[in-house]
Amino acid sequence: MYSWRPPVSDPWLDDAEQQAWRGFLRLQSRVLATLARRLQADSGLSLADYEVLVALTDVADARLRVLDLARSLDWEQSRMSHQVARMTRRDLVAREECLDDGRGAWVVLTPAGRAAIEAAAPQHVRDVRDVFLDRLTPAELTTLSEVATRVAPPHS
Amino acid sequence: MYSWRPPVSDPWLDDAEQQAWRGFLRLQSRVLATLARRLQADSGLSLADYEVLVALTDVADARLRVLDLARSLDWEQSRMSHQVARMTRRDLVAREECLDDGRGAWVVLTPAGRAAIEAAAPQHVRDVRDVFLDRLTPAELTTLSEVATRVAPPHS
DNA sequence: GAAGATTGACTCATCAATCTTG
DNA sequence: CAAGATTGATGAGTCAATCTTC
Repeated sequence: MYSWRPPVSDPWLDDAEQQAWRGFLRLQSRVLATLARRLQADSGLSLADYEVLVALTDVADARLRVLDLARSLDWEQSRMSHQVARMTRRDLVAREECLDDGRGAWVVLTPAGRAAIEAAAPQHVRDVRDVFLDRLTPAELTTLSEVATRVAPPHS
Repeated sequence: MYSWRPPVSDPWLDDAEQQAWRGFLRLQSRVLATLARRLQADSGLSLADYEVLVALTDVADARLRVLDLARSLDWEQSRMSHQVARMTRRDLVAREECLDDGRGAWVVLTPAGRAAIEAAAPQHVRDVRDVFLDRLTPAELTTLSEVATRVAPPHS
């Protein structure tokens, strides 16, 4: 008795696979599009802005090195740099020189940035519940957390 | 015995909610980023290109009205229009006048478009399995399909 | 006027190239 | 030369405005 599977000659997805994959794509795009639209309309922030502001409020002194900020969000360095540039123009964050490492730079939360995230958070959290969390059973919630840890490693 | 829940004074997410929501965000961005990178490297197509080409090969005559194409992908009209414009420049699709409705336009798959999707599909399907499907148990796959039908309706 | 579609301006993300300091 | 970071070009997506035909 071998553990044998026939070679897959046909590369297409079967119905269950199709449904899961297409479903994931639709789920993902609708959830994010809805939240982005609401957040933008209510607070003038993009989801990217929001994530950056949250990351900064989460640390002592509300300041992080560019690369650490990028790593904490799982972003590329250059994306981070562009984002910080846009947010600096709007005075949500500020750049500061790094004294111990001349190559580095700090990203610092500004008072305006803090005010923006505090104003935006309550409604955004309600929206996340409304659009996503409240539509899942506790079991599904657990399954999702579980799956997230297993699927899609950082690179490759 | 009422079914009572204390009023939520604190708007934040609890740990399980945090984990599910953050997990979903990471899952989503990593899966899509990985697939987009591989598809682009192997075939010179974006995920958006790929979806459009698949939608066209799925219908008789490989032609669709712009709005029907947009609806079948759950896209906005203007996004569709921009996408078709870019793909037309690369000769993956072509625009054609619509005879019965002077306002309308057909989007037609070109031979180059067909060649591109046929060349790209086998590896992309393998990638979808590799990055996503093969990392889910059958039960998780079912759960996901189920959730997708319930979460995030088209608008709002 | 409403429907089908396009356009322009703007924000975002990625890639490759670059610049500076270690 | 590596590491930290920025820049410029390009492809994508959204919104509001527009144009044409019904």
